[in-house]
Amino acid sequence: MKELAAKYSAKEVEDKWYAYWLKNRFFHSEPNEKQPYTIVIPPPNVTGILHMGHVLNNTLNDVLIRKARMDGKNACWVPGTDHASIATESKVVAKLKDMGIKKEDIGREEFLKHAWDWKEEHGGIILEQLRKLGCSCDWDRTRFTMEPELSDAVINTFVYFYKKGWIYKGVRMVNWDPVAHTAVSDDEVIHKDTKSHFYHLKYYISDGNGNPTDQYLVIATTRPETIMADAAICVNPKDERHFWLKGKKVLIPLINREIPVIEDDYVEMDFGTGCLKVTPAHDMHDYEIGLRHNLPVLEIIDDSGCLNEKAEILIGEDRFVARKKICKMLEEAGNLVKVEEYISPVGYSERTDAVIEPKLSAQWFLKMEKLASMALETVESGRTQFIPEKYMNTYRHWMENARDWCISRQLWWGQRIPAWYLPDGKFVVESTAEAALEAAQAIDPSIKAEDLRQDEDVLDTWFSSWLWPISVFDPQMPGHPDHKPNADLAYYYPTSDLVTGPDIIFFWVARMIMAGEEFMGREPFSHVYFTGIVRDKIGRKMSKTLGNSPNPLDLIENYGADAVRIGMLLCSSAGNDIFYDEAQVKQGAAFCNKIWNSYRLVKGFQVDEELAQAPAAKVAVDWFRAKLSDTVALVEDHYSKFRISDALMTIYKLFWDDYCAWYLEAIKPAFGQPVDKATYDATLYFFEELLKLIHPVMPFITEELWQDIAERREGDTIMYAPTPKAEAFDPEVLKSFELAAEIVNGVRGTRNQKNIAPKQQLSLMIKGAFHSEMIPLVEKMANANVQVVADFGAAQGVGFMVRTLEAFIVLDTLVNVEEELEKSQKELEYQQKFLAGVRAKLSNERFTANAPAAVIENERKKEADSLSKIEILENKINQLKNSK
RNA sequence: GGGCGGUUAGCUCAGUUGGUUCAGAGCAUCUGCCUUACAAGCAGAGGGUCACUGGUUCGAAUCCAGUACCGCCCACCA
Repeated sequence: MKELAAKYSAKEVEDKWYAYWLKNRFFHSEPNEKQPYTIVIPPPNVTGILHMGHVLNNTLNDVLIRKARMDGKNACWVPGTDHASIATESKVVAKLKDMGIKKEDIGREEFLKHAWDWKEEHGGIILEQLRKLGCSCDWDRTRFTMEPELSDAVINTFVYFYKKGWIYKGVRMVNWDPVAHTAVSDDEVIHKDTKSHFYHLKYYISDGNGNPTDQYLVIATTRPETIMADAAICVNPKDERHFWLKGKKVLIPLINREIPVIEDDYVEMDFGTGCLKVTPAHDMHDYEIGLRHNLPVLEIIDDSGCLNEKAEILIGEDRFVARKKICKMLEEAGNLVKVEEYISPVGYSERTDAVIEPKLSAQWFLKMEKLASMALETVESGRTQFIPEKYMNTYRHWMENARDWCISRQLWWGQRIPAWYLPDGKFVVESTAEAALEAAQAIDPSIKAEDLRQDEDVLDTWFSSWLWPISVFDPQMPGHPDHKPNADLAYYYPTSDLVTGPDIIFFWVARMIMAGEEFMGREPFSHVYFTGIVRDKIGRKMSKTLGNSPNPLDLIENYGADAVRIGMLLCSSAGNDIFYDEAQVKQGAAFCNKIWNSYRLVKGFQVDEELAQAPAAKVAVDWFRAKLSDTVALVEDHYSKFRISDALMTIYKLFWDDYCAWYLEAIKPAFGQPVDKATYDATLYFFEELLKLIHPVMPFITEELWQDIAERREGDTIMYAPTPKAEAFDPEVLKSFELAAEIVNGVRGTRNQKNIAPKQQLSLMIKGAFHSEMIPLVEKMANANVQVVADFGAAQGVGFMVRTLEAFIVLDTLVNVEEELEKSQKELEYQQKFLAGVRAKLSNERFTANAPAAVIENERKKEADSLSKIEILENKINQLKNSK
């Protein structure tokens, strides 16, 4: 670096150093004798692009991993992506649709080719973007959940659990997404209060021969289009209003099918009319009632959400269109009593936002009971800790109520379920077609390969990603019968910390813990740091439709990656939502510039080897050495508690306030003058220590300056420089400097008040116990001549108090005595009140009897300090009065 | 409906088992400065009944109870 510009330019610097890091393979990790520190990335969607949530998450990850690396650990951050079956498949379907192709027409294999093309074209962009952010992932270890090895891991896992008896196929009411044409898990359904209508319908009592009598009952429903699937009307057995209905049969309006009236406690007497239409095929609860009462199940809605021929009427109509039409028909038929406005929770698909249709279908399930209780114990025992802890409660609640996991999806993009059906409907589960054939032939020796039909469904994407902390190191999985111990897995597992959003605590975090316990017999990570959700500054979630999400790459382009990282970290405390504001990124950029310019100053110093160290510089060097150690300890404490933004703020203030505003100002030679060698060396040393402290949060600028601050060779990097260590120091050094600084502040405050230019040198007298070695420092920082005196004499000027010291600025200009008097009297009043408070405490017997000795001691000190201040003030007031 | 968390300065948040002069930080605001590294800067200043009500205690932002509001999770009263 030859000449330093007055402004820091991130762009020139960042690409250069990232390329350098890559070239030297600094991010790469192999097992060695050092302590491992491992993070697996929360795999983003393979075709996703970077958004602010990723920026937050990956910045935190990178801070942790860089810190660990500098702490001397063998840091390994494994990157990768997941295949996101629903999201990706729906994108590919949409693309094919634009080309006029339906996926059913081209078939599974052809479709998958398109999907892989899509993945090749759009995949991995996000990983490129993470490089821009400075993420130090071990790219040689990049994984994808659908790469062949990891797919094998998934299939093997399925077979493993099947053979263990924990996977079963069951007919269940599932959440059907009629747009994506797949079942989705309970967790992927979002309930939103939705404005709808409550339709009150007359059902006439049958005369027993399928003809209506003139008696009727009224039911209330939000889904009149499903009445054709009704199997019964249900009332509460205790409901006196409906006793007369016992044993009766009623007729479904419009189609006149006869159904019985049944009784079940499930029906709430005071809700609706107390009569419930039971539609087992299209309602979860009704299905349960149907099971209890042996009711037939009649499905009238098809996979796309349209009525089928079993509905008898409105065949082929979409369920919502049918709802409108049937209302009209019911009204015309005289069955519609009234329609109420009604708000009720409706389930929507997380992926497609389609209204979920409860649907009966055959699905694969994984039993949760054992896995959940193991995973709960992992967290309750503290082997995995949540940060913040509050998520523990949420986690426990879920684990105690976990329902079996529906792991099949009616999609093609994903790992196909390794179940093969025999012609007679029996099936075998094996990891390969060959093994399946063998197993099938054990059942029926006449079976040939072409007789077997593999299950059409694929597995839930989370069924891949729950293996992530294991499979990225050892795709064969320890559950595999031929498993051989793997060096990577043995070394890197369990991973250290996981950084992720609380929204996937059940989808992903809980299930990784389950897999970890099942396959490894221990937790997959020791800490889980939950970030908040990134919102805009008025609290709205960032979303494409609102357009309130900035493009992180634009921000990096404009402000630099270091600034963007700081901007995110400044406003993030664990578990709290992040209110993102570009102003914070600007603050980050300003910090870069501050670091840059302080370096310009330091680098510009002329050194005179012969020169003796200036007294003010010596004091400053001693002080900053202590201050650095003091702060390093504090920063370490913050990191150990995952208070990343506090750690950052502590470093920020150390650099800006302590190093720049105090230290550098104190040692800075006069214009054109050289600095002595001892001070110069100390200054460079401090600067380098500070760079190391800052590096995990701002990797680029720190590398740039670190490379320049001393002679470096190819292959040197700040990335592996050791984290500054806190050293022992004398606390008195800090205290006496702080006292001097307070005096300086007092002078500066007076300057401001009296409008005295900083250039104008002042004459300052100090009365009381003040270290003489601090005098040169005060003289320099306050631009004043300092004398420690026993008496101020008859000098004209302005006084102020610092703790129990009294200071006096001599001024030629006339001083407003009245003003001074008033100021002192106010201060006196405050002190007297304060003293009264302290004395009240001390004279309270119960206080002195109960409070710890240290607290009482402190109160006595307060009393003494206050007394001496009062004395000083009273003297001063007298003097002022006399001088009038 | 059930559970959990929150409410501290204009904004975002600290405040670590009740006790160091405890009411803090950053940003924002205001005042004065182009002082030879930095105006993306320097030096100062103002600003809060710690949501409300009661209780425990010598002592409460901190512990307890209730109230109000906010947020999150779980749960399809059709």
